[in-house]
Amino acid sequence: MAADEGLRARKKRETARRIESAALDLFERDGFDATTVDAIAAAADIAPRTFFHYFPTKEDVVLADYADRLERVLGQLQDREADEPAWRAVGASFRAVAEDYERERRLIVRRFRIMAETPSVAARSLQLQAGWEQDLAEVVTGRDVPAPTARLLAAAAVAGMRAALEDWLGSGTRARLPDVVQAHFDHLGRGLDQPPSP
Amino acid sequence: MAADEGLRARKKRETARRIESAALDLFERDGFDATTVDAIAAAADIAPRTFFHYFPTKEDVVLADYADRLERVLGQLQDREADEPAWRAVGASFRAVAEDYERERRLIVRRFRIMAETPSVAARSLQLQAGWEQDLAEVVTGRDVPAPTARLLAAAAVAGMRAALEDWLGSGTRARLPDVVQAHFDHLGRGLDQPPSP
DNA sequence: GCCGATGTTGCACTGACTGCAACTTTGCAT
DNA sequence: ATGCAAAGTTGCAGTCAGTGCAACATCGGC
Repeated sequence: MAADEGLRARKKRETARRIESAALDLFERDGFDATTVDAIAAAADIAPRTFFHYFPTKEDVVLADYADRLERVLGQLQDREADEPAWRAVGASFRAVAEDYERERRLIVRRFRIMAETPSVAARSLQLQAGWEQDLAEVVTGRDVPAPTARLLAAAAVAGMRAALEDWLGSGTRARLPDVVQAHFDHLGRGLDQPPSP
Repeated sequence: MAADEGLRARKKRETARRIESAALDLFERDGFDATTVDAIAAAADIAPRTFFHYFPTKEDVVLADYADRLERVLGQLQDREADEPAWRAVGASFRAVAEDYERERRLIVRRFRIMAETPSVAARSLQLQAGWEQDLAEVVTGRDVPAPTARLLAAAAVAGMRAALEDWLGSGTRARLPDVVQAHFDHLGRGLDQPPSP
């Protein structure tokens, strides 16, 4: 019955999870900077050298599935009618991903706490976001939007999402993230000369 | 006659400039990553250890006067009438700084070229920008704007500025930066649901 | 059961960055 | 001038992330 993936692949994912979970625990206990890769390796029961076969940098453990997230946004965007106005389509796509965040709330909060108190992790996160922005801009360009406009749209979208996340986390995740995202994107859609939603 | 600053302070600034210029040359010749701090120190005629009394990281040499730039924006913003709509005021402030960029075109282009091909420098730059964003949001909050809205405004402004810079550099700096900035901020002001300026 | 591919490990190395303590230079007051 | 305190420079020893390489183990398919 099991999965159609071999033992090899399963083991790999298990190890990745083990590293991730061990690392998060240590980061929370001792702080990110005070935790060495060697310590993580020991806790995850792998050789130090092996760590870097799983994660390119120590920072990336905290940001493990960022890449998937982008895939989701782009996927959503591709699925939308080609004649839907670009900004609407982008907004809807981010909203959809916001639902994911809402679902994994617990994990997200843990990660963001570490990020908030560790500049190098925040920096790495921004770096990944910049990558997204480029990919996103490219897809938007596919929708008959001139390239510079597409770049502005993408930049605004990522910025809006980031601001929404901050507010959400700042509120102790009491609000619903998709709603916050919606509000921010609406505001950007109507124009920043306008006051926030009525 | 001379300056009202002692020999000490002057020497310090001279050394900083020497490091900066030596470093930029080496970065351009050999690439950022292939250039060691030791090499920079040798070229600038200082001890390796001294380098870190001038710049906290190797990356920061490329981004030397970023901090001043933010000061300028905030200064501009403070000087504007308190009852001017927030987004207008922010736009005008960034436009003013765009003039500075236009003036130092040569240096800026050198720096951005290095940044473009060196992820770690780009990351550091984003990190500094994130700092700006916070400071900016705080000042905007002072203008009777609710904090979440202020954060969105600040995020959008920084994003818009970044997009404008990219377009400007992408065009080989043929356009005038202040105009590009203006166009982007207008677009954000009118709303992204709207098409770009007529 | 064997073989090639994939994954793990150890080793040696580079290079950024830090704390500390010794030393040099500058600013200033007498 | 001269001498002292503050600020700046340097060298040293150390930590730690990250890399290339080569030996070894394990897995998947035949």
